[in-house]
Amino acid sequence: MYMLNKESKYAIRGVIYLAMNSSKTNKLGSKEVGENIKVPLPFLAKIFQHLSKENLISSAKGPHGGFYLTEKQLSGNLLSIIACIDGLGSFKTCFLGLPSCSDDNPCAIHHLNAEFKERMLSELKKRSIAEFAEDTLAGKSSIF
Amino acid sequence: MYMLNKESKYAIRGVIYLAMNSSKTNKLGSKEVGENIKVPLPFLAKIFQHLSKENLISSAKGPHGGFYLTEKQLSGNLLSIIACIDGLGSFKTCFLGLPSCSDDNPCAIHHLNAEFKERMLSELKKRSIAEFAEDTLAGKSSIF
DNA sequence: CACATAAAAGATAATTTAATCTTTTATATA
DNA sequence: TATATAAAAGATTAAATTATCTTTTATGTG
Repeated sequence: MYMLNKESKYAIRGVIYLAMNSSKTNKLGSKEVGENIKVPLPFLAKIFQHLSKENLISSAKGPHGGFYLTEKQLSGNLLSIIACIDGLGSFKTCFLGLPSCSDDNPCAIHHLNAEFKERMLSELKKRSIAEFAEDTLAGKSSIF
Repeated sequence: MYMLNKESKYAIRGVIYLAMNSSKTNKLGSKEVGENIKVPLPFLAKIFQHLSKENLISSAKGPHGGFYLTEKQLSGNLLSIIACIDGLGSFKTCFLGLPSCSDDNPCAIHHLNAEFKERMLSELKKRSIAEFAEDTLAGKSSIF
């Protein structure tokens, strides 16, 4: 694994897929999403459940039920998704696993790592989910 | 976990410790090293065994035996250590876990990630183990 | 209201990673 | 050469992560 666990990775791709393809009047089942982004179905269902509970995505039971994003949720960011699923622990840990690595007690490659984490955090926070979805729709990036 | 698995992290710290404290005439047992850098002893023994087999560190059995680094090994780099223990797979994988993420088919944060990985690879390759050990001895960085 | 649909919830299983334990082999030194 | 030391090798166990399966609850539609 690299930085994020699978749950977070699946969550991000699933949410962007929802942002791209769903709406209040066109909800999507976890089955459809899972098949499209190639994520084990029951696992994705769990993840969506979790996100839904924290109000990061919306859901409805019953016929024509499924998952979708509200305008407010579309304006949210991917860092919240990661935080909900896996916490932000991996953005705090040392590259070499030192328990007390910091600016004051840096490991051998602390500077490089710290800079990267900061930039990544900022990017995942300042850009909205809608923005990521637009870029994907525009072909600037992919979730496949 | 964050990027490197525990084995690689332990290996790097263990090797830097050896570089700082051992020599052909002062070999160190995995027990001593493990206790000092706080790594589970039998696990570190395994790791050293593995590195020794690939000639990235030296070993001697029997009384006053143990592990140490030759001049040549001191001039090696940490990337070889990682490659030996875990391979370089984690430097090739996508941040979002896309199987075919690349410059041509980038995920949403590919650019940032790719730049980081390249810089990290270069840093781990161009600086020698001896250099890392010197910096640690000089208090510029830590392995604890 | 009955029924089909789909999420919620909880229990279970499989896989991977991390850690430990035991036995064997080599070697310095008394 | 006997003994103690320490690595090498292999088998086993434990923990964490990933994945699946089953049951329950809610809800729109005929």
